[in-house]
Amino acid sequence: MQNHDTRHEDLSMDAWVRLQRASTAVLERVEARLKAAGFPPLGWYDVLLELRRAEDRSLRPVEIERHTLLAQYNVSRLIDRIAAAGYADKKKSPEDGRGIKVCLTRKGETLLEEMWPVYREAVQREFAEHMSDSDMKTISSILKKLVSQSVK
Amino acid sequence: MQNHDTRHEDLSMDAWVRLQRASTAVLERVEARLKAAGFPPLGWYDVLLELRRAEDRSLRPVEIERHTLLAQYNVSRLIDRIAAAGYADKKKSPEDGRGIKVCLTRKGETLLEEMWPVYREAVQREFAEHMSDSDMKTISSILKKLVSQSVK
DNA sequence: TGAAAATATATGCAAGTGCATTTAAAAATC
DNA sequence: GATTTTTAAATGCACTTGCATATATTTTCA
Repeated sequence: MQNHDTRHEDLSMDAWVRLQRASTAVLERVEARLKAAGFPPLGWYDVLLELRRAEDRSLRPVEIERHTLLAQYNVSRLIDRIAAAGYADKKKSPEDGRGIKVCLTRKGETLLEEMWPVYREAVQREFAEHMSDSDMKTISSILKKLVSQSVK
Repeated sequence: MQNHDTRHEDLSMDAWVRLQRASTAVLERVEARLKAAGFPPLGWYDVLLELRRAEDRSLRPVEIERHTLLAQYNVSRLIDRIAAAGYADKKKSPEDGRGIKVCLTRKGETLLEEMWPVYREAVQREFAEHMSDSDMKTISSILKKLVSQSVK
């Protein structure tokens, strides 16, 4: 019925707008802290972290694409930038002639180690500090429902 | 204490990463629906909506800047694009020689009306449908704490 | 008042992103 | 096993964004 639908819709749009505003605002502040400390953007960290977590500290671009939310062409170019900066190497894939392997370098590992405390503190100050542990558990479990739907 | 801190940190990072992933993923899907329907990006809608809400359906760029999370130079250029497409007019501000007034046009109002059902359905399908009304109330109230801190 | 500081907007340039397409190799199909 | 289809990665081009700065105007205040 009209009234009920309207209330539900208001609720949805309100939550939606807040989600977008909050995540954008907090991301900007976290990125600003990283930049202020002289570090590259968070996207670099994400990629390097995935590399470190991987089997032999290397991944194919197509795998990075799946781990992150990046488009194929963005992965391709982000990798170029990261490699140009010396944090990873691009090697030919031994098992697939089309592919390459992106390998974490020692310099990349060092960057991860150096960025971590700054990143951790940024998230703490700009995000975690503003809510309780139980709030964080709550939003984690609610937001999980949104991300899981995206698995291709 | 070590153990306690570590658990708290895991909780923070987990919630943080989920917030970023979820909001990015859902935003992309909503934007994709708008684009598929032949509409401009959500940012245009946001600006036009602010104009419609305003006193005489017009705002100064500096006010748009405050209502959205856009940087000054981005507002300036976004307005140019919106005006070039005929959805708003740029007029000299009568009371401030430095400023301009951005006025919603009839065409802009029409765009808002046409985009709304598509936008509403996109948010419904990509976001609201995946959670309960009480989930939405919960995340709204938790995320409010993050945005409010940003008021300059 | 008149110089200095602050505010509003615009813009050149470099860097990042989206889209469409290209190239090359692997997999599937017949 | 040759041909078609699919997959991996790169790239040219147009558009968007970020940064620094320019320009004009208003505000402040000595």
